[in-house]
Amino acid sequence: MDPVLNEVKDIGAFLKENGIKPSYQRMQIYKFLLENRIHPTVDTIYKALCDDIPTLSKTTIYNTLNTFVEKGIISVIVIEENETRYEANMQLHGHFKCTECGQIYDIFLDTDPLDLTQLKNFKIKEKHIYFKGICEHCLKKATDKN
Amino acid sequence: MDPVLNEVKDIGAFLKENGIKPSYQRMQIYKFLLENRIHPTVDTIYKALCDDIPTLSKTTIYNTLNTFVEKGIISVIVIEENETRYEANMQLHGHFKCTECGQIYDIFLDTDPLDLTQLKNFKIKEKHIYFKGICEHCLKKATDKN
DNA sequence: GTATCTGCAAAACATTTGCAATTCT
DNA sequence: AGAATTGCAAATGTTTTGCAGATAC
Repeated sequence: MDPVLNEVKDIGAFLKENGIKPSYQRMQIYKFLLENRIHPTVDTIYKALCDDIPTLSKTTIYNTLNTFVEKGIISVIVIEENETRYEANMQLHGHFKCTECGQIYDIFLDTDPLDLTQLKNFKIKEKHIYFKGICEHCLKKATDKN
Repeated sequence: MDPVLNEVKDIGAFLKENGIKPSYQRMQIYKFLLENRIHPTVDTIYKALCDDIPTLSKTTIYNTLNTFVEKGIISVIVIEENETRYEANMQLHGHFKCTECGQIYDIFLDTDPLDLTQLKNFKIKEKHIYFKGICEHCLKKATDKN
């Protein structure tokens, strides 16, 4: 069972608990992030919700996501310049972006693997770990061709 | 002694070795990255070199940096959206960005600290590790005020 | 009825592209 | 002369801002 989906049974109540008024747009955007762990961009979210909310504008998505980030219920992933992505998973984990297919995989980090005595007098608020390369699937496709 | 500065004695020769024709602009841009380990943006480089090269354009800086990245002599740091930074240090290391003063600190990572058995069938080409928070200096300033 | 939220249009900003002028050999 | 480099102007794409209308309590 998905730990995040398991935690959030009632999206409206969850948003309220975090000081966010649960409008229809906000609930649908958060629901999309919960149910689609694809680290979407604003454009991806927009295209996905357009059918359900024909009057939806990207401004609302930007506003909403910025609110969610401020309230600490989603996090921002910046891997490529000009391609900001978002996710509802707030547990420490890493990412792998395949440069062939563009997909972003989650990487589980059991315990915090980094020795950070260098930063003992620093206040760390966010940890970001990601890799780039070619995923298993794309590597297989490449060898199958030859 | 700085390991990177130590390695590159003759910038022109170094660029040639890496298949880059050493124009004056290119040498100055690479020299700036070598001598100023501040992970600058294009704008920072532009402002720094404008006095020396009054006709310099940002297009040339973008072209040059993209060439350097392709040839593998510099790397790109993307921490904030819409703020791409560059550095000449090609050794594996992490970064810490202070959200107060904006400075980016280098973090030494002795050996590769991450267990990546999950990615054993993936081809990893780049590893990125960075943190955000408040640096020692800004924390001290805050406590001094109170 | 007053606050907030939404969404259009325009602005802001970083980066890329087209192309002409310049430089180098 | 010929090929690569430079740099201006315009285009592109993402995100933000100003503001007016809609919605909610």
